[in-house]
Amino acid sequence: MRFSKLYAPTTKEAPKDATLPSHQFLVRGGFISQVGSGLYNFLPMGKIVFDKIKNIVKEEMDATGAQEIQMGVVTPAELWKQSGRYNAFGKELCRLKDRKENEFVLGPTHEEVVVDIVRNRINSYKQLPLHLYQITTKFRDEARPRFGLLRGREFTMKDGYSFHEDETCMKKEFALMEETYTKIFTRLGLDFRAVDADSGAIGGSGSKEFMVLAQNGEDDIVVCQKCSYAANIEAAKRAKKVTTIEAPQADLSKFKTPDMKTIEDVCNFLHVDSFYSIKAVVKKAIYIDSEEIVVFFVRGSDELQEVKAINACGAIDLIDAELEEIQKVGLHAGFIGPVGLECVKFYIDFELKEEKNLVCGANEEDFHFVGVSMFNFKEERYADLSAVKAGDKCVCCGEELYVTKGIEVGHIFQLGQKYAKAMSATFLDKNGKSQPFYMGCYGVGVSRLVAVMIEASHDERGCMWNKQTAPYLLDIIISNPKDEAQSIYALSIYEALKKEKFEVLLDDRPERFGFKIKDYELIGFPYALIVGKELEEGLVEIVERKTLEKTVVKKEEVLDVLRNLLA
RNA sequence: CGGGGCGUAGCGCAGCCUGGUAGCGCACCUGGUUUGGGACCAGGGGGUCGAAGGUUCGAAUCCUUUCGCCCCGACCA
Repeated sequence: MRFSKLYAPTTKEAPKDATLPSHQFLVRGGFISQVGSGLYNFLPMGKIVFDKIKNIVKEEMDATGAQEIQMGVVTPAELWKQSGRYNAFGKELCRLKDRKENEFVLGPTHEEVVVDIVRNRINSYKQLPLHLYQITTKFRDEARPRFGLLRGREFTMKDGYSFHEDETCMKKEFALMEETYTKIFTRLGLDFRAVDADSGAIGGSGSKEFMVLAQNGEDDIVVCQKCSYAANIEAAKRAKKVTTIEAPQADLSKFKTPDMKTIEDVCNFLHVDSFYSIKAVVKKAIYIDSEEIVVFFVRGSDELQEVKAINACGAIDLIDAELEEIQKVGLHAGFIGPVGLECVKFYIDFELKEEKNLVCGANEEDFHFVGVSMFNFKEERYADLSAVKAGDKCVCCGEELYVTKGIEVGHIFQLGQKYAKAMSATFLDKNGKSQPFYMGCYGVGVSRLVAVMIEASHDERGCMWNKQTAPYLLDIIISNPKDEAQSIYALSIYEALKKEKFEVLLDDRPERFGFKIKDYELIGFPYALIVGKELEEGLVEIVERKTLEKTVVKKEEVLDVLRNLLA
């Protein structure tokens, strides 16, 4: 390709709203352009990169025996009503009507559709397992699109769905996908971790996210310093916390603690470390058709992890409770404790189970209990509620955990029979008995990966593409296009490499050297060949984008050197 | 969804408070000089000031409504 013909509108200035490097450089480099909030067009070079990523995903998926299909973007709302997600999914689900007032949704994911594809066609265990996948546009009406391609409303995802006769077979496919995703992200050259995750609205039991470790990630992930344990903070576990601080010995008794509503106040007043106190977090739980006040108890030195809390009470959402609502159900804000609490639903963090010598609210204005022991609570009261923090200990090996940022690029789920049951998709098993399918589902954020490649690899001058994903591997820069010798030589190298099927770009634009080298650095091709003044002495330069190092090469030897670099 | 900001040339912005015939930088076009780090000189084209309504002799500027975009948070396979 000649740069003079390439549609790559580069700019010196970034759009003012672009805060992340990937967003700035993809726009400035002429890879993408925005059409609306969370809506992006891919320009020629963006499309090349996109296709390269897509092909890697496709190759690895095909290698596992999964079959590519394509489902419609618009799907009848009826299918979503069958699974129950029409109401459960929330406002991200874009709903629309046709001229006859029939309801449809823009697919944000395709469990329902794929079940419909298989339902009544796969009737026997002999036809299983089956894995169907697609790489298509999805739409989610995000509350707040941002970060360019990282959180758009329209995006491209590879989503695969597998069907199995039993749990064992489903788990086998899950393991195969974990392996496959590892291959995909390794081929892309990314630094990533597979982490334990919460399954969110998709549901199911086991779930793992693939996180690319990056400064600008939106997710907090907990990683062990020593072993391979890693988890999303929403699902992270830790070894039970212990302390060397001595427990305050006291028999159960009630203390007057006037106007002391925070853990800090109470602990200072009673000279107790916050480790030995119980924190009450009051939330309003939202269910599909109701809502109620729920209290969560965690250690005073811990924080409530909201996703864990949602899972514990089975709510769709938790919101902060108003003081008025708290009082209305009979709670005394600042003095809430689990002992003798009856007026509301409440949950207690596992770590408080059977602990002794604790301080907590007495459910009476201006009073706290001391010497509280956590026995005699029903087993169902207990749940994992507390947020893991940096410095906590690993559940697997006991080493320290640290918290880092990650960008989610893949997520694999063991769905079990959830969807097949809800949508009555069944087959006959070996015993001739009707059974709902066991399903798995597996996603890769293909368009998001375009941005992730840059988040993971850039400097202050621009993108740094690796060879697997670069729009072109080499940019041949004619320093002075008016110099005929330079043009002729550059063209000959260009033609020779093109003949050998290398992806090369010839910057033949009538611009000055500085302009072209800046564009090279901004766009970030892996290598550049600079044909300039020194050609008269028979010398040219090769630049490596990653290091910006220049190597002088004799013009006769250039082709050999380049063949080695680009291969 | 809660709070806030901004819509003026392709892009980035000034002008608005204090109404009076719309400006700057970059980009673009023509000619010339220049040619290894986003050049220089001269000339030039381009904007119903997001939209609608109102106040006024007169509105980019004041008022109302509306649409869009963005930021912080909540939310989020």
